[in-house]
Amino acid sequence: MKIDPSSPADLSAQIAKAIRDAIIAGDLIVDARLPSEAELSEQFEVSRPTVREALKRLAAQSLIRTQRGATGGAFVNRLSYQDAYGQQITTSTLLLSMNDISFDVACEARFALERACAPLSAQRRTPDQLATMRAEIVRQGQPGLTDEAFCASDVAFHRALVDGAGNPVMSYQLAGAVEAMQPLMNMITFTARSRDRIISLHTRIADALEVQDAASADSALLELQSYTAQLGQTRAAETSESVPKV
Amino acid sequence: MKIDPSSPADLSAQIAKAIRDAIIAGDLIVDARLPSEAELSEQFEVSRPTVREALKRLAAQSLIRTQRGATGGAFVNRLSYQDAYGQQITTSTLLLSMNDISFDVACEARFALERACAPLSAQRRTPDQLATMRAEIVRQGQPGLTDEAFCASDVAFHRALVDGAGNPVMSYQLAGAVEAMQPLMNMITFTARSRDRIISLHTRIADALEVQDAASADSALLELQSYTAQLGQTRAAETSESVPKV
DNA sequence: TGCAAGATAAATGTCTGACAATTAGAAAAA
DNA sequence: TTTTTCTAATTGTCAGACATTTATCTTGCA
Repeated sequence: MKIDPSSPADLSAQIAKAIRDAIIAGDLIVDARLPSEAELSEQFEVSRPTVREALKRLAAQSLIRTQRGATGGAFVNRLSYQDAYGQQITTSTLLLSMNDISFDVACEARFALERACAPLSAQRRTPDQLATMRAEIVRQGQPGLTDEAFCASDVAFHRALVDGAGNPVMSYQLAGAVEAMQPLMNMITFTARSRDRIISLHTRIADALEVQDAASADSALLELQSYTAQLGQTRAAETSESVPKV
Repeated sequence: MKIDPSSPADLSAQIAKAIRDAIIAGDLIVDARLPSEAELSEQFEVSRPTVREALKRLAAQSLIRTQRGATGGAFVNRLSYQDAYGQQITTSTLLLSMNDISFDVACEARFALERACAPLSAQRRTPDQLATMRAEIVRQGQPGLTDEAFCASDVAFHRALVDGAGNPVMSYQLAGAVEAMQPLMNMITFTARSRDRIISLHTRIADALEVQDAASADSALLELQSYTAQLGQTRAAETSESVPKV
């Protein structure tokens, strides 16, 4: 773990990289305690604030956690699915909002990945996950629901679908794709008519998963994809914006 | 943008969250300049080192960049695909290495997502992407290639396949799934026989994409998935380890 | 006037030293 | 033995200072 002392700037970034590389390479295993800030500042020959800035960078990536007190210090963190979800969602959301992603492209990606989950979900979905989907369908049918709440319920439904695949790696990867779409979906005004259509497709999906019919689930997802894309087109036309391409 | 002054600890985390929320909410748009560190320390009523720790947290997530000099400061960063890729890969790699993910689960996720790309890639792959795939296939056939180099070439091949879908959102999502598998793949010893098999399947995939035959590409990917899973099983048996389940 | 060199100011990057807060463990007292 | 107190180690925060970088302004010269 060495840094380049010849470049007097970005010391904290260099130190963070050195420690991060040590973690990735396995030199620092989970729950291992890093040297104290004072020791690190001696090792790297920098001041304590600089070391602290480096540690905060790592903490922002959930790579370490810190404890105060006599036996405290910085410890290598076991990256939990929850932490990873959170980062994945933040990054995906910002990526979409900052890069003029067209609704079409985001929509295509989301449904392509979801359709990859559907066959697995048809095999493995638990009764609990099915119940979650049904509950969200009921919620989506309630009158007086705001567009935002409708979208949030939509996200919850699709996350249950994704989790149904019983593969946490896929759930992690898909979390970003599904959640990051919400801000874009929130820009759509859902008429009573379009809600009915979506609810009916959601019901078809849930029914298909219940009887483990992967093909039906897939076709319903395909219809939902084209309908969602169509809603996006309508929005683009109404607001007289040309949807910017990537 | 307010913080809770009653809890005297984790001030930098609170400040980072306040600024991050402002960015996500759109209150701070891309390339907007944040107040100087001195001004921020006045606004939040904390010291400058504390403000700096908060800014370093945001910099670690590529949410801001800093410039020195008279017109310098911290600016809201446009999250580029490259930055997002990097974070996605780091997070995915650590998630897999730290959580005893079984080879089967990771393999299933990877191929399920890749198969979602294949139909799109069959439609849209550019000649350039096809050439990349062919070149990697040639490399994979060279004798004397280490297992690591073979895996790296494998990753490059599959990334070209994914990029062929022409959907940057999917490329971003898939980058993690494909790259994060490499450390697990690196643990496999590739015999000449297994390399031949993989190369032949890669060739089938490239051929299918060339003639835009989505079905053939999918079936080749399915075969590759089961063969890869089989290699993983062999490794598990040879090393006498039971592959830990999640 | 026009241009180049230097001075200036603003901002980040880093350092030093200090004190506060927290926590585990050792020491002391009941 | 149990409870209480003390101590030491560590992170969290602060204040002030200096170094470095960079755009802009000023000055001097042709």
